[in-house]
Amino acid sequence: MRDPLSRTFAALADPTRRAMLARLAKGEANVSDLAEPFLKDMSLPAVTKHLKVLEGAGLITKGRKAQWRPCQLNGEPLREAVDWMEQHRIAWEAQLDRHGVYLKSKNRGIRHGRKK
Amino acid sequence: MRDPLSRTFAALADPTRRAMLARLAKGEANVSDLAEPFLKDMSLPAVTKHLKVLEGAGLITKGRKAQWRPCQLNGEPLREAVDWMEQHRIAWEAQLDRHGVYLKSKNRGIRHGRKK
DNA sequence: TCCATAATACACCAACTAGTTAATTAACAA
DNA sequence: TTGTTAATTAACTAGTTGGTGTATTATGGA
Repeated sequence: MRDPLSRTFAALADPTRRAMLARLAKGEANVSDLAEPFLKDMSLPAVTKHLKVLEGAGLITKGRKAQWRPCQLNGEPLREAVDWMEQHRIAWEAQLDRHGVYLKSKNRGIRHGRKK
Repeated sequence: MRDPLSRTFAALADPTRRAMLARLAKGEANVSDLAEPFLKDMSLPAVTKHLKVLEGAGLITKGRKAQWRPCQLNGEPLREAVDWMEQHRIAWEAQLDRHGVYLKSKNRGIRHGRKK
């Protein structure tokens, strides 16, 4: 099947799932809490499916408390994904440097590159 | 149609494409250079398709030099993706702190749940 | 002109994704 | 027991993804 990093990125490639993670970053929440902002756009089973994807990527863990399923964010895969990106973004910037290219960032003090 | 961030994450959710980006982080490369490590696993048109996905996400730009298409990495979408993840990973760690939960890192000396 | 090389376009296919509705399970509460 | 709430499962569907093989385009060189 798919490697963990691919699973993480695939899980993040959906605005609904990202919003759910953003919600969970603020604290534990039940399925219905997480579903609430989306129920005008989709059904509850659709929400369950999204949560399954997040769970499959290890980004959340689901507990049980009576009939509720309290969900928690698990940041570990997120960190690994950041690591991958940082690693190559840095290599990319270094490569630009070797070509003597320096640009000012649009938004902040970060170096951006374009070819001469 | 998909939002830019989702496109970026979707583009990253494939090991072939990530390897191509890793290669491009070391410097410009033609399509056939990028294809070379994968030609035992897939056809050239498949490579072209992967590059189209990367291009569609704005992660690479393709130039023209005679019959070659020199590809370059564009780090901007990568940075935006990192920003999104860092933001929520940090919020998640802060939330753990508020609940007084501290975890030891499994693999390295990374701080978990440390508040400023 | 003719040929080789680099890359893309096209038509097709199997597997996966993201959604639906309807039915079902599980826990609690009256 | 009966009913309510929380959530999942099942069966189905449209659209997307990732691959294939073949054909085509574009450039440079003999």
